[in-house]
Amino acid sequence: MNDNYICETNYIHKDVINEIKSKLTEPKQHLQLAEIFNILGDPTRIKIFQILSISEVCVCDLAALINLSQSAISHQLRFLRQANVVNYRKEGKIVYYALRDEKMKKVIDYGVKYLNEK
Amino acid sequence: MNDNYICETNYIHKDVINEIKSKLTEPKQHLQLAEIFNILGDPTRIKIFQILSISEVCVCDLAALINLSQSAISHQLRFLRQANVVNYRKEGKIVYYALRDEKMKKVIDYGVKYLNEK
DNA sequence: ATTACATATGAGCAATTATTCATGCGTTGT
DNA sequence: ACAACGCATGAATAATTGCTCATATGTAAT
Repeated sequence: MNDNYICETNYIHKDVINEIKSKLTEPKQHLQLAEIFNILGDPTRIKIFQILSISEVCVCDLAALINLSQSAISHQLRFLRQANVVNYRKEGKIVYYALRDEKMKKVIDYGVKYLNEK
Repeated sequence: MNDNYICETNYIHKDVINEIKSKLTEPKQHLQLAEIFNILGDPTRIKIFQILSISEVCVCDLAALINLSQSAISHQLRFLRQANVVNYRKEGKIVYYALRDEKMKKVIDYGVKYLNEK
């Protein structure tokens, strides 16, 4: 960013700025929050969440339900695994995925509530 | 997508598939949900939300608080305006931005709750 | 053993994204 | 009238993303 030009009379409202600064503790929280919401910020992943919140499902069934290639689903599942929001269990060739817990589902439910309040 | 090869014995579990399909009404909800969460899936925008949920703030102060160029902030504000989640009011040269309502803040609060439960 | 199947993964690609830079627009003060 | 300031915006760019394609891995069946 460019400190030279922008807002030379920087801090137009120093009092407001300072009040806000004092209230904004936890300097890294916005990064964690963005990370969480970013997980949910994709239609395919939301669909996966919606499906898994109904039932444990295998990769092939997920692909069929979402109408995407198995590869695409597998890539998204890897993403969700690395984000620690899904569990999986192997049964022979088949791998069943499930939500790790109800927390993420609750966040989505709040999104639904948001839509309905609109 | 490729219908030729993947999962020739498609629908490994037809009963599960059908049960899920019957429960997944509202075929476009996942798109709307992804859109909402996508708005929150960026650190800069989350910061803007955090600040605006404390107080109405002008563009220049936002830039100073977030430590980004005025231009970058303006672009993000345009995004948020088009997403109908912020209001703004002009006072001479200065433009003050505010949250349109509390709904989005509540969604973020749920994200915070998620983090704390971790 | 060989073949078929379910899933995982790396490479490649097109589309999207967040920022910077340059500039334009409207308002204020001189 | 003119300069300075706050903000908006278009173009350009680098980084990220979500998918496809090809292929690898492990399991099951013949």
